[in-house]
Amino acid sequence: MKPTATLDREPTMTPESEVATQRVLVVDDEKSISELITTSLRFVGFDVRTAATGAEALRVAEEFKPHALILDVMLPDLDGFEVCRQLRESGQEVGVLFLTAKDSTDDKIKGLTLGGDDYVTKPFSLEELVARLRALLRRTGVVISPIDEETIRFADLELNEATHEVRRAGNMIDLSPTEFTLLRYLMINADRVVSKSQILDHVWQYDFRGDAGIVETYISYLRKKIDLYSPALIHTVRGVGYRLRLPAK
Amino acid sequence: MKPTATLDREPTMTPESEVATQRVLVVDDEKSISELITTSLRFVGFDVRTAATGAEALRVAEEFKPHALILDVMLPDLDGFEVCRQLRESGQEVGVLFLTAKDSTDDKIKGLTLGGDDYVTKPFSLEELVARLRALLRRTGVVISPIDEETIRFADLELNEATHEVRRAGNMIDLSPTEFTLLRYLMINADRVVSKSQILDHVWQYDFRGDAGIVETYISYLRKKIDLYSPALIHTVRGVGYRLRLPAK
DNA sequence: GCTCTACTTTAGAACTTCCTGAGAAGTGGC
DNA sequence: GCCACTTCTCAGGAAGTTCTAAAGTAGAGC
Repeated sequence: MKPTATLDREPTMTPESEVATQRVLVVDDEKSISELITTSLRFVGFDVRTAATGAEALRVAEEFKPHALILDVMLPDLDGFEVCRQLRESGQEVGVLFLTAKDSTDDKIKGLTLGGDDYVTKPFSLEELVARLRALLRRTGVVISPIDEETIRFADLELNEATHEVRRAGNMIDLSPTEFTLLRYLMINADRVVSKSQILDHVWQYDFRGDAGIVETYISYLRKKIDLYSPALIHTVRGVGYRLRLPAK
Repeated sequence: MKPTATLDREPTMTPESEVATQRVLVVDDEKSISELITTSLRFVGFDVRTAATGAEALRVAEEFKPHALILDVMLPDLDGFEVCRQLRESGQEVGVLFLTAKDSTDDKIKGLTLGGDDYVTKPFSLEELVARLRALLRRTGVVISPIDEETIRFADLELNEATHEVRRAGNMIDLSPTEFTLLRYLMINADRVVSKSQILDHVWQYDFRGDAGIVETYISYLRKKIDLYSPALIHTVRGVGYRLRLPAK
């Protein structure tokens, strides 16, 4: 594949849509993970700090006063739940997004969503993580910048984050999780060309090892579901990528 | 690399459009490549330093404080990713444009587009490299000089980098990747004569072995698409090259 | 006005990229 | 433990792009 990746500047990056910067503390002892999350969140406009242990997290939280935590459940010292408990005890009101292993049967995870907290299993995709983080901040009442709407719209397409419903011209469309994430990514970047590698980086889990051909397959699935209405919205820019757009005048 | 390279002086060189000079550190152990890039970037107005190894790159970066790095993934000592990691660890905030082999299946490349970094596969064309570098600097928030707009305009011609749309007098024009790159090159050098070898050196990949006749062919393709409107904008300067210009009054 | 040369255009072969269907493998619900 | 759904790979074919080569055209010098 020809190297066509051209990066997108996401809406939060434009000055006028940026409100007060939201602070997020990322706590994970795996450096590669915390770096991945950090760069990614910074890029979409968050103010990020990191900590590698529970103790450090508590220390940093105290002076950084984050609006949210992204917190690995498995830490070398205290576990994530304990960090969370101590933090709340000390009076800090933060929403927490836990990171857990996929097969974690930990009971404590249940009930998380009740308190406004949430969790994401490893490995995750960045779109997923960011979307969940935004939802969490929305729920816990911090902030609101335009991108933090629950419904994204483009032309007669509507995608609702909270209900996971997608409609085209009012008609409900049933999408699989990956299809949903892909569509959201395209909608967030409406009108801009996004390359297959960008899509892969954002929509697929960070440990995905296959090639970019999978993107073509999913674009094809999506077209069958959303572009069976006209006009077609998903357009191929040969040699470059894909682009969501209304037909040219 | 072809010995015919004759570099042009791009608009950034004119004093009034030059803002603060952007510093770029080029790291590659192949001398021919790093020279090619260096001369080219210098001509378009960047302040460039080079390094041939990872260790040297770290040393130079420390005092040069580049705004961006162009970094070969394959280095004799540390690999490019490691250089990048150490650099960030030391607190330097730089965007990185990685150079990789085309068939590189390196997992680490995945995820690059997340933090604002990007990559270009070898062999590349200089237009491609410079366009990507500018996009990177735009994203990482360094600078803005007039050329860093997403839309380039000349007369009633518009070329948008983000959407890959080209319009003449408002009408959408569909271009292939090479046509697009060629037109951008002409537009960036609007009003100046560019020779066929300059075009070949900038628009085609540096390992292109064919002859300059291909440029004539592509100019012809372009004329059919954009000069079917009048007035014609692409002019031949016999024995010298081509020039984008409005008809003389 | 002839001729040389530089340029333009076209045709088509070789190649690349993209689309789609089929099926294997994995996952979760009941 | 079966069924439905989802994910992913692969391969054939369609569509679009690149490049060469050759024939046509026009300008410059004489």
